[in-house]
Amino acid sequence: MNTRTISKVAKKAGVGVETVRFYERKGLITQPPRSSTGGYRVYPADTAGQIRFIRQAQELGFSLREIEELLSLRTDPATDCADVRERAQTKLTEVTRKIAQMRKIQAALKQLIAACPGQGALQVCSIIEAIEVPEKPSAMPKQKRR
Amino acid sequence: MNTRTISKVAKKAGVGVETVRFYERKGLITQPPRSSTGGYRVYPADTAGQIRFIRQAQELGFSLREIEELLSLRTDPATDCADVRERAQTKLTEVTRKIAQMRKIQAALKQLIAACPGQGALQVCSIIEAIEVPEKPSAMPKQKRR
DNA sequence: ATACACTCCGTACCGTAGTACGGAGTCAAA
DNA sequence: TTTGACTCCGTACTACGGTACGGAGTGTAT
Repeated sequence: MNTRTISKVAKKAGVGVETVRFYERKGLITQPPRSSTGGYRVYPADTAGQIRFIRQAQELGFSLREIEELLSLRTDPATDCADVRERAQTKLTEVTRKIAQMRKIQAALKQLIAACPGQGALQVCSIIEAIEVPEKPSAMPKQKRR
Repeated sequence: MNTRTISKVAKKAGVGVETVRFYERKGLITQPPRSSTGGYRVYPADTAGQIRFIRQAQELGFSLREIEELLSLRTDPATDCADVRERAQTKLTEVTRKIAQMRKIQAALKQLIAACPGQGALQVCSIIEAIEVPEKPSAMPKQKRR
């Protein structure tokens, strides 16, 4: 038969079987119903897509907890809309900030590449300076610090 | 005295002292010279910036190993320029891809927010579909898979 | 009917990235 | 000169995100 077993879903998503079970335990993917005969997991069509989303989001620096938060924005289609909206807004701010940082690194890399075969290559580009520096200790006068 | 001790650098960078030592062991920050008297670490001015860069890059989904690679693009100012260029190009491709993915999530969140207070909110936006689906198993006919 | 692949589950183990601990030595302000 | 904060080092412990193992059951192609 052409049922969506765990190994097929895993392959489609590009992960191992164990990883699928792991995400299931974590509540990151929809709990699949079981076949009445052997108690095997039978997956809905979209599970592989969910897993690929998880992997992509991880590469973008989201933890599984954060990914769960992202997914929850869609999971509950009946919950308080204003609440969803607020959480989405929070995520959006974060994502926007990340994009900005990423763009700075991108620009630094481009600059590096452009400056490189110029042969006279010295202190051309620093990458580190791509990201601006928030300087933690706010100038408090008369502190202990030696 | 106004020497840059480990705790001051840590505070400036917004991390703990142990973390600074950890990054040092990993070779991610410049090995600081030691004070001749007590053997204490005395940091150059830019170390805190390096550490902040590391933390930012982590938030963008880079592992410490990858960050080391990024930093190495600048660390060796005398090494083979073509090599640096090539590695920078690889990173640039990766960064550009990440930005694209991030933008898709950003767009999905925006759509979600826009669609939300419309009250008739049903299956409006999926987030997951923000990321397009590469479908792993290339259609090979006559396989074992059941 | 048998073989072999697949599934189940719990538990154990792994690498990464820190974080904590603790005893001994050092620095500087009172 | 004593006190308290700071530093040293190595080692141990933690959380996260998987990955592997292994024994028992199931499904199906030959």
